Amino acid sequence: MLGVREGELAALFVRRPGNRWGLPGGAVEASEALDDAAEAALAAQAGATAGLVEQLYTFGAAGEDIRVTYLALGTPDRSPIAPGPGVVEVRWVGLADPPPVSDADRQAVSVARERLRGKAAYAPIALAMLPESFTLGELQTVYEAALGVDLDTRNFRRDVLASGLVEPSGGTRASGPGRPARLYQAGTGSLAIGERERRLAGSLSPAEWRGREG
Amino acid sequence: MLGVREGELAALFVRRPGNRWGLPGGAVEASEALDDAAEAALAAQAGATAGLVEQLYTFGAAGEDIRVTYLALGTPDRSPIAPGPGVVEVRWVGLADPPPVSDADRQAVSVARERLRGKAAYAPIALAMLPESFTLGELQTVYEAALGVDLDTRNFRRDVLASGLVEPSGGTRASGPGRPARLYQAGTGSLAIGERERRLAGSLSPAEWRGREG
DNA sequence: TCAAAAGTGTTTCTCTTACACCCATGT
DNA sequence: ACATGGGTGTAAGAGAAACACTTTTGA
Repeated sequence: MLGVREGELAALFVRRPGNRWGLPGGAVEASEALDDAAEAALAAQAGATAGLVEQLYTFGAAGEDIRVTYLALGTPDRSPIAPGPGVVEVRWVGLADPPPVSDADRQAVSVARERLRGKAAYAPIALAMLPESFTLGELQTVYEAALGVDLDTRNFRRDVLASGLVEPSGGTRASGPGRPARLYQAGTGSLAIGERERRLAGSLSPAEWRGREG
Repeated sequence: MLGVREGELAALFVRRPGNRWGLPGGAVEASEALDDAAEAALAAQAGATAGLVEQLYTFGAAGEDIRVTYLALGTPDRSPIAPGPGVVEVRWVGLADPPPVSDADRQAVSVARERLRGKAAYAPIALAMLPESFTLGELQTVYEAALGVDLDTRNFRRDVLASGLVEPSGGTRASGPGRPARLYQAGTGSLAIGERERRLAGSLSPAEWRGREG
């Protein structure tokens, strides 16, 4: 499960006996559907619930078990986590400084980040990484972390509000000094965020950028 | 395997004993990697080779085997096909009028079309559905079938040529009356095709369109 | 000579970007 | 009073879409 904490991407890792860090997950029982198994593993091992779960990629090398990986999105430090059976500790860890995990898990995280970066601009993914009520500043922070790009505040607000992706939920919230921010909640509608800005940030030509992932 | 035939999307189906139509594929042996197994099944059962093979989606309902589906692209009526062991007939069938197949196969084809539509505009996928040498008219036809949209010839040619996606291969080819067309081959470079046109074709607002698949 | 497909530039318009200052509150 | 984050509009530029006619061949 990925989320944004302090403006940076973080992932939910579990520590198993013997100081072995890894992602939540494990063998799938014949009685469960894959999608259910993914959410169940997250709940059972980490006590966590995701705002969005979607399949990532299925890895299968000769002689190994098949691994079906999932991308989950959630809210670090806001929703509960609790170690389950076979788990010693559950922790959100910034991706800038990840714990030592298996190559397989590292690969999964890498694919997840790539997916997030490619998809966040189009789908209302950011909402899955925020609590029900949030400020536009928080929303922008999540987009910036997911996309790995700085966004222009005025353009961002104009586009987000015009799209109907969010709607005002009424109140305001003050956090320390500074003018209190209006609160928003998810609306109906979706949005494309700063296409050109994203391309330029990676300093790719439009053509190069288009072909990047596809 | 999908391809474009007579301006329409077509899929390669196999007929197994008992008049049972379906997609190439089957159980994976422990000794093969998934990606290899997909290409091997295509070759063994249909005698066909794809220009591009990529993983689509992994389905897994409770109590069923896990199905890892792949999207393959190829050239109908140009590359060889031959029924292999356990297969009575191999045939390209237009997707407008598909044979009776299992729900699972129908689902896979549906996901494949969706993926193709979402991806064709960005990635050099069209080249995988054409022979080595082709005309710009053929290339445009493939794009139109894959995207499900009509493209403007002059804009298309301008963009394709400017992008370096293709390069002239020297000769020309005449097919019936009409001016002979110059032949092209794959180049280095990629391209975005008619973004706005595609959105409008589905009569979605930009925002709606963006959120479509992601 | 006619039917059929290939090939070719320019103009308009929309969308994206860049950009700077005032507002409301906590300390 | 000042430091901190929230909030707001416009103008310039780039990219996409629309558009019609000439050319070359087979029949």
